[in-house]
Amino acid sequence: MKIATYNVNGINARLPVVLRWLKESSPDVVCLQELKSPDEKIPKTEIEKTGYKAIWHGQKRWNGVAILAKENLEIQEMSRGLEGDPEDIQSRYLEAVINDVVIGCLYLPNGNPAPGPKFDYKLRWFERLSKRAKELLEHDVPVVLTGDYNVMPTEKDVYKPERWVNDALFRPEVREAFHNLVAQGWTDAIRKIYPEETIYTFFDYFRNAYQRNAGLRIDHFLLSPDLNDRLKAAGIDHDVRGWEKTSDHVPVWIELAE
DNA sequence: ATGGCATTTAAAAAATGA
Repeated sequence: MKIATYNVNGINARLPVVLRWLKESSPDVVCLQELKSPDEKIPKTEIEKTGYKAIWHGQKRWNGVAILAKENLEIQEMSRGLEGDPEDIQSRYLEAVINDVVIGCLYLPNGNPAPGPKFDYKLRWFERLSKRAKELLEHDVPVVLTGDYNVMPTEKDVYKPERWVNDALFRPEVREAFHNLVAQGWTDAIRKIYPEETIYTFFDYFRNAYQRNAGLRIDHFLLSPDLNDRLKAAGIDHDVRGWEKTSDHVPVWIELAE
């Protein structure tokens, strides 16, 4: 089973790129982030015509996540949103069971500028995610937590670490939160397959960042322990970042044995 | 240290992203 995650940065502006990528990469399950569209304006029909069913959690203007699965698979929705803050109306989390695997699709807050209320929100959101992650591990079922974490876990994941030390994506508190989450018992799938390689999943639109390979690794796959032996392959669809009218993120994927 | 670009909303300019 091939599972992919892709921060599209606007599902409507990105539709041609997303449709082409779905056809070429052909993942069985897809987690999308940053739809930037209310539910009623999401191009559901066009995406379904490429052979996918989906559950959508949109929001006007910002955020928005979705889980897609090939037509032959069932999507059993478990929850939308994380517990712990009834005031939070941002669409950033969607969870479903597909093919006996729990899929958590997340878009963690950016958090800039830091320090400040947005950074506080990021850290609180991280705590709520970690709480849900711990619950899922206790259920002893296969779980994939994937999406845009907005964290570079280590210096290896940033083209120029010294420039990012005070940024909300790289500050010590955030790296520590990610480290503590992984320490619950999760596996960073990309790093398991590629322990040393430089792999980036985001390239700024500015200053030819993609051409200069000045990127960040912020889109991640965390796997529960029982999926370790099922991880066959992982990778990024690097070329998609070079397409016309493309997202600033790159699709990331893993392949699980049945 | 700043600004470079892209998207959405909504009709110019602001907010957000990373």
